[in-house]
Amino acid sequence: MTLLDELSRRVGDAFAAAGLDPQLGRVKPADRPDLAQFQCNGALPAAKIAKKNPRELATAIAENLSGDAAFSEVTVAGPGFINIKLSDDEIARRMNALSGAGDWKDTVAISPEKIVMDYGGPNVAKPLHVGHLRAAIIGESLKRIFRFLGNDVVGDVHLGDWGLPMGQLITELQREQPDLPYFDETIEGPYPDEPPVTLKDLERLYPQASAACKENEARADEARAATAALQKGRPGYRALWRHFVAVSRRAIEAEYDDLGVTFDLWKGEADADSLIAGMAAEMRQKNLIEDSDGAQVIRVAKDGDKKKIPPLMMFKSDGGVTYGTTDLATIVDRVQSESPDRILYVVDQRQSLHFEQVFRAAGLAGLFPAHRLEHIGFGTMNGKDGKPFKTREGGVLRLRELIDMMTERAGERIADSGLAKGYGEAETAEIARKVGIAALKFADLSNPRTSDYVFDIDRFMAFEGKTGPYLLYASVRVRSVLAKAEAAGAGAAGDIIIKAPEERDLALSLLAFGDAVYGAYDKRLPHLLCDHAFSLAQVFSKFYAACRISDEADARLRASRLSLAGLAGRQLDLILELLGLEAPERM
RNA sequence: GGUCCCGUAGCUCAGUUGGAUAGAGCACCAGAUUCCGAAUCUGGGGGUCGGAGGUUCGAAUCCUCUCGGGACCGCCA
Repeated sequence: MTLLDELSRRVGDAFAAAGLDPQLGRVKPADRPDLAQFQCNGALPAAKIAKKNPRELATAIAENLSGDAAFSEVTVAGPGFINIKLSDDEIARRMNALSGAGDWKDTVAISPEKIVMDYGGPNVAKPLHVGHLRAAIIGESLKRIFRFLGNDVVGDVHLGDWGLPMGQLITELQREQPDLPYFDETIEGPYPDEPPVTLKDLERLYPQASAACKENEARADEARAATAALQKGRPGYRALWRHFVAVSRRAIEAEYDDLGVTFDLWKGEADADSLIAGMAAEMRQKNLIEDSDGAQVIRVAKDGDKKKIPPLMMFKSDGGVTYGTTDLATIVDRVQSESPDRILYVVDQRQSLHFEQVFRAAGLAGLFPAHRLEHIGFGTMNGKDGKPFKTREGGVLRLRELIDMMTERAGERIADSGLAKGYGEAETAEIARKVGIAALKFADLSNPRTSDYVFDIDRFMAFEGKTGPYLLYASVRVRSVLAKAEAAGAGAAGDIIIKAPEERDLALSLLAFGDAVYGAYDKRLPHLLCDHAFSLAQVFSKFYAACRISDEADARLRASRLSLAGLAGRQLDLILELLGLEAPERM
């Protein structure tokens, strides 16, 4: 149970004792830190319901709470706010318990679930670009947070490895190298193990093919025919396609790896393809599919809908499937292979209507309960013009270029600061990489998921302010002071004593961890954890500036502060891990 | 045309079941280092919460209208 949950239960009891709904005893951090640490506003709505004076109710509750040794002060202010302060002994007691706890996940209690999380969506033969960035960063962090709390999470990259682009690639390659065995229908294999193309070839062939098909109808027909043949299982095309996928995957995986993002499953749209026919047959049996202008659709609108939800197209008039069909079949696949309790899609907010249609269709068809399918949408990363980020030439920025840009800038900042001199070239480069990636990821995660944000490398990379580098610095500094203390023979960490306001603030921040993690989990909003991380780093810096640690003369105080610093470091590093940021040993 | 989101300090943004004096970071101004990493810390100025009505004891938050910006709306994924 989190701290706020515990306090709410205690205050709720006091509400109950006064004959009021204990739910009203909800406690939150004080809006006025000058007056209190925590507050409960429940007396106001309680007064409305009970038709009584709010101040009188609040006073009765405050009197009940005053008897509790955990509280040093419970007062009533304004129209009926209940202000609460914990006693220093109580804070110290909780800190010592936290210190002894092996795994802080117990500060939050949830019902663990089996979850499939979809936060990839890269396409074969196309390099990763900024459009893939947010899904990867947010998804990775949510995956880690969910796992930390005990959920069984399977991350799936959901590769775009099917459909027309594959036919386009095949026909484009055939024009360049018509003698390859994959194109000769008289050959049925075996085919060469070595791929006939490099990554560079693919990245050149695809835009080439795509442009050609747009301009030339005959070329487009050719590509469509190849796509159909591939999907029917023509051996040469299948073999070639497997090479395309394998070559692409190596490159894609390497880039995700640089971002600290990994997937457990590398499934793709192709894996769902074979399930479409059976799924559609069942839907027809349930009379869910109907004809509409030659296409076959499933109507998902419901009575009482506030907004119009158009039907989901299952089959185009040419018989081809849409990505809605594929997404539905992917649900079938996931249910069969993972039997999840819930499926999460970390995908651009602009696709919310699509997911609404798919989720409803899945529910109607009995594939999976719609309320256990969640679209975790996010806003776009914009340029300074407020529009989705583009390169100076107006093209899409590759993820690789973005990562290089961040790393390079981090390297410059480190060189300017003179901090890493004497570290050696390899270590300095590694620090630059970690700082650059942390700057990028924290900038992304610290915005509320659903809002757009502006890419500003100078702001992201600043060492001061609410940035990734600031967090890394705080973490490194804790490590450093503890190492110094050990080297100086400052003794062991011991019982925590709360005296100075900076000690109290640090302790209260550390105790807020559970609520921060729970909020990030419950609302699927990692920025809530970012806010906590930043305020913890800040409050540690204040503590560090105000309180001597390793050379504090009083041995008991020294031991207490070593504990506090150790806890701060431990928690900060845990949060960095949950956010998917890597801190260097020193910087 | 229909639906949805957004408009808060000079800049970038928090503020999710309606609650006290609307917060943070940056920028700006003024300070702090005989001492554990000053990439830090302390203090300060800065707001008609787009606008107008309404509901409420109480509104940045809920409702209506309005102005401005953006997104989405079956045969691309």
